This record gives sequence, structure tokens and C-alpha cells, in this order.
Amino acid sequence: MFLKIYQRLIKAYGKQGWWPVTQPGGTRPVYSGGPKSARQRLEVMVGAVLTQNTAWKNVEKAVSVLHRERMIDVSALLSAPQTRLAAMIRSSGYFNQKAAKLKALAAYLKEHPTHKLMRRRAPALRPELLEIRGVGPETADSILLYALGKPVFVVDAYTRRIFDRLELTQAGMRYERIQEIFHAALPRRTALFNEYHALIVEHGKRVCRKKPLCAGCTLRELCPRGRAFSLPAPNALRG
DNA sequence: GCCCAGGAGCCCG
DNA sequence: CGGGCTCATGGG
Repeated sequence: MFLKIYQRLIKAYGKQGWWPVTQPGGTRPVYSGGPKSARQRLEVMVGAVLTQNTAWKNVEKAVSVLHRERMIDVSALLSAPQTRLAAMIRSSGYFNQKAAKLKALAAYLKEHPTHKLMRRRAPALRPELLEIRGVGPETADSILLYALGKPVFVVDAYTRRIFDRLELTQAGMRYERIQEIFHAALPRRTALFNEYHALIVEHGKRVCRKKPLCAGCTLRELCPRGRAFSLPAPNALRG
């Protein structure tokens, strides 16, 4: 079922190319297959913090400013005054909290450089990331999957909403429980987890909104809630 | 004006 | 351990 859903989503929306990163010489993050360099991996981690409960469009501007100010750099993040950092990420909201979070992240990365993190396994790394102030389960998993390329499924608010409606998860389930369900149902492949989460976000934005647009949903027949929208209209039966 | 967006921390019963 | 509050901007 989980693979069937994936196949329908990718047929409907195509390859997403997450995580968006700024290309060499570029000025803003673009979707082009994820990070390749250490700097791009740091940009992903920064973006993962900045996008907490925030529209990506607002985050994109903040990342763009950080890039222009040469702040996608562990030392630069550590040495910048927090108020100045906050001013640069203003558009991403919660800027005071997030400025502190970026500094905590940078402090961790100074002790644990990306090239060393790359060599470690997710089960050992995850608890360590969760100790960083401002890094919760979703941010930790986004870092593991999209910055470090580890096969870890990212669960977010869209995942909960969509799969609750599909009745493949239940409302109120704990983060790790939902993640277990995906891990048990899918082959443990980084590329699959990457694309699947991206497609969930796209579907959540376009169709499975708070007020769902079930009529045009590609998962309609798989969904108890959406199925009603594909049954013949009562009027058509009365003839 | 209201609601929402690719959460996390903290406090309280 | 679960529920409710706070943090804040920008677009619909």
C-alpha cells in the first residue's frame, strides 16, 4: 500500500529533487537533486531549522541572505552576534529562537564536522542530533536524510494529515511510531525516502490541505475520506 | 482582519 | 506522559 501510494504520487507530481540548495554561483536555493558539497550540506541543515513551522518561501529568502552574507559557514555562524544573525533570518519567523538554534547547530558541527558525520550510522547519530537545542525529531531526521544521505524516513505534519486520512496511521501517534510504520513498509533506501517525503509535502500543499480537495486527488480510491468523492453523484443515480 | 505554513521547548496537571 | 502555550513573518 505504501509503495502504491508512492507510485501514484510520483506519477501525479513527478520527481521533486529535494532538498533545494544554492548552486555554486547561484543566489537562492533550487531543486536540483540535493547537496553535493559540505557547504551545501550545511545549507540543508540550516534550512531544516529555519523551516520549522514556516512556509519554505519565507525560509528561501533567509537562506539567500545568509548565503550572500557568507554565513553558510560554521565559523561565521559561531562568531556572528546573535542579534545580527536574527536580523538576517527575519523573514523565516521566530528569528530570535532560530538564531539561537543556528548557533547551537554550528557549535555541534564545530565539534563534529560534516565529513565525520557522513561516516557514521543514523541510529548512533540521531540521539546526538536530538541533544542539540532546537533540533527535534523532524529536524534531526531531515538532517540525517537530506543533509547526510542516511536512509531515515522524515515524518511531518503533512505525513500525519495525509496518512491519518488514509487511515494508515492514527491521530495522536508518536513521531517514532509513525516512522516505524514507514520503515517497516518500505525498502530502506535513501533515494526512496527522500523522494517520498518530498511528494508528501507536495501533495499536502496542493491537494490534501486542511480543507482537502478530494475531487482531484490521485489517492482518492485509496482513501476512505476521498472515496465518497468518486462515487456516482446521487443525482446521477436518480436519473 | 483571519488562517496557515516542510516544529520545538517549556510548563503544568 | 499528554495538552496547551509561545515564538513571528509573509502570503492567501
